[in-house]
Amino acid sequence: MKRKPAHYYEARARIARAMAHPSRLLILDALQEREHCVCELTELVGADQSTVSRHLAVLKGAGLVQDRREGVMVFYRARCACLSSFWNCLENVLKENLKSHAAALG
Amino acid sequence: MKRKPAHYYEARARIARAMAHPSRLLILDALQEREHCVCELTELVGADQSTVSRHLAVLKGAGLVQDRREGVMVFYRARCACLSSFWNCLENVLKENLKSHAAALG
DNA sequence: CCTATATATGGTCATTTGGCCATATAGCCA
DNA sequence: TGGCTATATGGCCAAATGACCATATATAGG
Repeated sequence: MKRKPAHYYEARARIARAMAHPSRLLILDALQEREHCVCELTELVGADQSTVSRHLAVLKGAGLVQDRREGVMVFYRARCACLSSFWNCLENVLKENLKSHAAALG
Repeated sequence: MKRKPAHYYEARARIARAMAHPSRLLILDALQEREHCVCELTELVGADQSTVSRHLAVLKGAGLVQDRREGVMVFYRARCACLSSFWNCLENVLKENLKSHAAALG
């Protein structure tokens, strides 16, 4: 079968890279429900505000979230609902990984 | 809403990190159809054999692929079919990203 | 304009990633 | 055993990532 051109995989990789951090996945999970301001997400993540702002810039750069300014605050929200069904589909893999990771630790 | 514990997001991040490279996404795409030996994948990717072997180790470590030895060759195959529907779901985001990326280049 | 608050960005540093070369390991065959 | 092929791993280095602190920008209110 013929393969897609390289820029397809680069476009996908940009999205996957944006997802490749626990804090950003936590943020995406929160934004799936409803929009949140940066201050809420900062408290949720528990890192420096500047760190969270950079995480949000990464997600926005990948097109996974949108932002909206309201006065002095900026609200972020998810741009698609593909994530949760994806992680659901992967739940078997995730369960295996959690087991083997726990075994590696203990 | 209550958030999942941190190790959930770490488990997801391990998978997302494994996906976060164009060569590995190309490999995953190929393995979605049928299993391939390392030599085929090396030719497909067009990098050093050792590089491809490491990419495969990353994918295997994330639980996304399985391997099977047959004589002197090792065949890899996908462990789940979640990827293609995920990328399909994201196609709008991807199209936007390709446009803005092209604009950034041109 | 000045102050206060919310968010973004520059600087710096430690860690991780990804590439190749060289080499080690594994299985087949003589 | 020895040689041949397929795959994996150690070593090394350049580049990217992620964290924090300090500081810049933007908006609201006095």
